[in-house]
Amino acid sequence: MALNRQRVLDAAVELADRDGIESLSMRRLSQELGVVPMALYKHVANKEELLNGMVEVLIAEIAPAAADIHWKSAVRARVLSARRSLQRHAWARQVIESRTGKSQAVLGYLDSVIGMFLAGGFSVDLTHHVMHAFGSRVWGLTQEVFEDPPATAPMDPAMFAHLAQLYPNVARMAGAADHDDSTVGQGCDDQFEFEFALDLLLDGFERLRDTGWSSRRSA
Amino acid sequence: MALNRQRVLDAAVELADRDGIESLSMRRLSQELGVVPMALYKHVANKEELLNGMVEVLIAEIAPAAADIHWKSAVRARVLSARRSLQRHAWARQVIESRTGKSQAVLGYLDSVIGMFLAGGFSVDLTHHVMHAFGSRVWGLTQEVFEDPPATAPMDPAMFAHLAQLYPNVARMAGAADHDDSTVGQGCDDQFEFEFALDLLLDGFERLRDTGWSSRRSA
DNA sequence: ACCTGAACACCGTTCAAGT
DNA sequence: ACCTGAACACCGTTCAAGT
Repeated sequence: MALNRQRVLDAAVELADRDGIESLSMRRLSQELGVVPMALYKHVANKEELLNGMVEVLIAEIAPAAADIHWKSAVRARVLSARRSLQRHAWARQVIESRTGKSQAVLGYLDSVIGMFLAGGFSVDLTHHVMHAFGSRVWGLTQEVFEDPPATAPMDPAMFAHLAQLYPNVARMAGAADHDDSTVGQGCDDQFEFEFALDLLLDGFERLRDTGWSSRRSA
Repeated sequence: MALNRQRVLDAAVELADRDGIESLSMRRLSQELGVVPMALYKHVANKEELLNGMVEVLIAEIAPAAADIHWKSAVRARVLSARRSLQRHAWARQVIESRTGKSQAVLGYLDSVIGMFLAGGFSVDLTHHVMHAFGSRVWGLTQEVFEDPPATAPMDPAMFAHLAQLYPNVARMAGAADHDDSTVGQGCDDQFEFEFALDLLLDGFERLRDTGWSSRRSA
């Protein structure tokens, strides 16, 4: 019954899951826990530390690394597992991307992925650049640029014609995506797009490894 | 002297440039303009619309598309130009990534990039997936996972040894990056990392185009 | 050691009123 | 048409005090 760090973090995660990250305030969270706002500050230093703690909770949910021998499927499986975990928490993307300092949990996860590349015969040099190229995709994040328009409004044809005139290429592309599922305004298959990009990167990494790429030669 | 939308947006950009995005509040901005907070609401509907307007200002600064014939160098130049523009505004990444609705300015920029792929012989289908794989990198954004530690604290050796034991692979990689510039704790060359990833993606796109990739065959 | 109460210095935004 | 004043319902956090 006594408050402690874990209880605070779990309640924060639950509140953010339920009502959205914009509803997570120290005051609201304290209310949820039946306690006065300042009581929280005995268990987390401030709101920043609360958010860091939430990321720890998140990472703890990622499935442990598979004992797979092949580096490519090992990395693939781990990233897709991270993706599944993060998808369970709508606030994850925004919170992870807003953290600057690396918590222990974050370092631990990155260490395991780096280890997979090294075990796969990647040089330390190449691994370094490869991890940068991966970017937030190691977390299974998609960094979308086209947010699918909310499927509620199916877009009236006059409006579409107007937009098609202003942005003909966007219109062609949107049309093509629709035809594939033979539904209109259906949007894209996020999982397909993610795996497309993931495999593109992994194949690229492999090719560089096989050709003995090094930053010295390239610069 | 009279307030108008452009004056409000320009002042917001200047304030965010100077004092950081966390200092940009409607109240503070109104103060900067020598006006009462509510005066702003005649020119922008709310804070969300203010932020959208700031992104418009940003995009207007991106150099127009080069009349280059080769799709690859055209895309490359445009993305790197976007990157230079966004780098002039420290708040750009955070604000762009937090916008969901696509403003006209955003659509216009995306339309031009899509057009470059289509002109380069990419199918509409492939272009669609390629744009997804690009993600926020079309803006020149890096979606870093290792923020370089603030160069102020050079990290004492005992601390480093401790971390190296917990995260051996991270330590090896950090060590390798340091050795390349023969300085310690110097961090990475962001521009190099960005172009590494950019070229990796562009080469991958090209390869898929040349092998006649289509989502139908792949699924 | 842990929780409380009151206060401080802020937010974004509504509403009715002024010129 | 454009700006104002006062108010509402919030924030995160400090500080001194309670048990």
